[in-house]
Amino acid sequence: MEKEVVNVQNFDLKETLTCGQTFTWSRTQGELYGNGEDVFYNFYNRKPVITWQKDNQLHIKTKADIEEVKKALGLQHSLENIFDSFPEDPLLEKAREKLWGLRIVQDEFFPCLISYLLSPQMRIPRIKEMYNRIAEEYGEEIEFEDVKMHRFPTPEELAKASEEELRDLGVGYRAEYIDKTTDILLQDFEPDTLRQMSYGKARKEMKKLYGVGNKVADCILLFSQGFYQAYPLDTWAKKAVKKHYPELHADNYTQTSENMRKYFGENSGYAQEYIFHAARKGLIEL
DNA sequence: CGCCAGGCTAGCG
DNA sequence: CGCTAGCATGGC
Repeated sequence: MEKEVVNVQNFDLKETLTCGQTFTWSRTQGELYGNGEDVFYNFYNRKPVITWQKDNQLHIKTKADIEEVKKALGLQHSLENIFDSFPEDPLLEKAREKLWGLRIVQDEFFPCLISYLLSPQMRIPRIKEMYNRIAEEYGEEIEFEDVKMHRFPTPEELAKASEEELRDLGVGYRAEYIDKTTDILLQDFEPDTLRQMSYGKARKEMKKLYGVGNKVADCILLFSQGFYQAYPLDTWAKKAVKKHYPELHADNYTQTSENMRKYFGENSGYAQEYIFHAARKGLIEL
């Protein structure tokens, strides 16, 4: 086991994990989207990770590679360089002041995919609840450093679940998305090839999966495949565009998202997440 | 009770 | 193509 203390700058672990972008992380005690201890866990390549932050020190206990964990938390990039790449923008500046240190995570593809298949018409804390139920029902329980944790199932493990069994977990019509998408994944889909594709092609590829539309595709590409140009438009992001960038608002998803991408540039996904979180927290007007 | 929540697919014109 | 009804569930 590796136990390491990493010096980090311009990083806020709690803001990063509780801003609404990820459902794969959990708290060792309490609910990710509720109250609890600010000690978090996850898995990479089935290997457990526990991490917490004290000031500029990030503590990590893991059986996985430390560099992999740092990448998963978005620490491989300079946050200052990313913000330098943005145009001068009063709204983003306001969000930056409140949320500085929030980074875009890089979750594993499959858990990220399933979490966002669960997301349509659903509040964020409930998405996490459903995600946990799937992990508890179909994933392995692992004890690491005296903490009992549930690993999220692999595609093979989850493919064994029938649509009806999934419905019994209370996921509603999203059961069909998971049932059909796990079948497509096992038969005719190569997640590892996505990163080599252009953003446009990767988005088209993602939409072959049942239950993946424009918005969900953008979230998965941004939060798990490093497509930082993706600008997901959910209800909050749409409201923010209408209110603060009316001239960039078009009447369809693709055009509006493209307008925002052109305005903020190659890291527009970062701008989106700051604005999204600020909007949801009531830090900016809508 | 109605409305809404990190939207999607199918089926219409 | 673009547009929209229907979709499960729970909290307010």
